[in-house]
Amino acid sequence: MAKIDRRILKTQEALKKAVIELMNEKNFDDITIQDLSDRANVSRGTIYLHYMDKYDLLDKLIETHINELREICKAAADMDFVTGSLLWTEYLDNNYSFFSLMLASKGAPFFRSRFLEFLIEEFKDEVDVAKGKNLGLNEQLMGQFVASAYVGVVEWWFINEKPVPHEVLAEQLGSLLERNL
Amino acid sequence: MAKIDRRILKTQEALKKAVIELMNEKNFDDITIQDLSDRANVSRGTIYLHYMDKYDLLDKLIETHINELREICKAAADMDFVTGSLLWTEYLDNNYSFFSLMLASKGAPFFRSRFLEFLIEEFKDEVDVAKGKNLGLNEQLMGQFVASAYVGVVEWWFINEKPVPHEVLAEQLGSLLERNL
DNA sequence: CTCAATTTGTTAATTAGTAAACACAAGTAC
DNA sequence: GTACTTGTGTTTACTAATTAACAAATTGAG
Repeated sequence: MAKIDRRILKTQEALKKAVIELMNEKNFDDITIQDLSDRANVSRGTIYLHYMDKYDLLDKLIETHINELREICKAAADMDFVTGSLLWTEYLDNNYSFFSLMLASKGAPFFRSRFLEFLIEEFKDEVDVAKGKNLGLNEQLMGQFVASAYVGVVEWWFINEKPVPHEVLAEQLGSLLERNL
Repeated sequence: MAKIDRRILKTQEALKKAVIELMNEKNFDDITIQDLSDRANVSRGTIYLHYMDKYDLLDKLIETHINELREICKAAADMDFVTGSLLWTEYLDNNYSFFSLMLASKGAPFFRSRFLEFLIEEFKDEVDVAKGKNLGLNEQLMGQFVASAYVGVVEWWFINEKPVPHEVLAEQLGSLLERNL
């Protein structure tokens, strides 16, 4: 991967941080480009070097995280579910401000469905309806079931502001997956 | 004041933050330019656009704070000592990591004397040996006395990690000044 | 509605930051 | 001793960010 100029990364980091902060303060529609420019301490014009508009910024922010999660899935491919889940929950924990914003409250609806869609895609390969315990089950239905459950638990975790440490979340999600896949 | 390019300010902020962080981790002499570059996330060459070397960086960091304090003195000129002190201790509090580093431990000796020198200069105008209670006292001696006392108390406050809130520090320093000037 | 103020999106000229390469100085290991 | 690493300070060509100006679209108050 051709390494990216550090100024680009700094600018984008600042903007991502800014949009999360501002979304915690007001409705996304009420955020102006000027707000973002001020908060991120970046020239207004600079924003247009990277994004079409604020919606594009939010989209790319979401896709960045989805892609990160995809990478984690790759890394976790040959681990058991519990160990793999630990990588996942670690990432969720490290990006608490983003996921909490997206799942626990305001930004919710769009991100939730994008997140679910991603999970269905990821679990597709894991679902094995040929396995004894899954004989006779519909493959797509299985995928939907597991992914929805996963999203639901993650949502619960954020809405309740981490009622258990992420390690516990990982361990329990891991064994629930184990049981169902 | 001609406003300064925001990139310059960002870079210098990052470097100042970096040098404080690193000085908390190791001896100043052991800090390399590369360390600073890594920590501040700034190209190594960029550092030389602003500073001669790391000593120059530290010097300028110190002078920046001294100048800020000088501005505060100007603003506080027509306030009573207690109210004026509040501005002071607020600034010290807001820049805890710097002043604590400089007064409570390692960086100490050089900064302490620079700080004292500054205080003597600032108090010079306040000392009034013509006043009744100060009749017969040596003007320079008075300055040295008050400034040393001030530094001492501030040092105590940082070494003991803010044993009282900055408002209390201000109030007590203020009335001690009142009593002596 | 209408006028004024914001906000937007784009542009051109300029400036600061960047990476990479360089010669050189100190250590440090062998 | 020499070879090897590590850090320094400088330069060059290049790229991203900046400011300021602009016209057009939105918004909002009277």
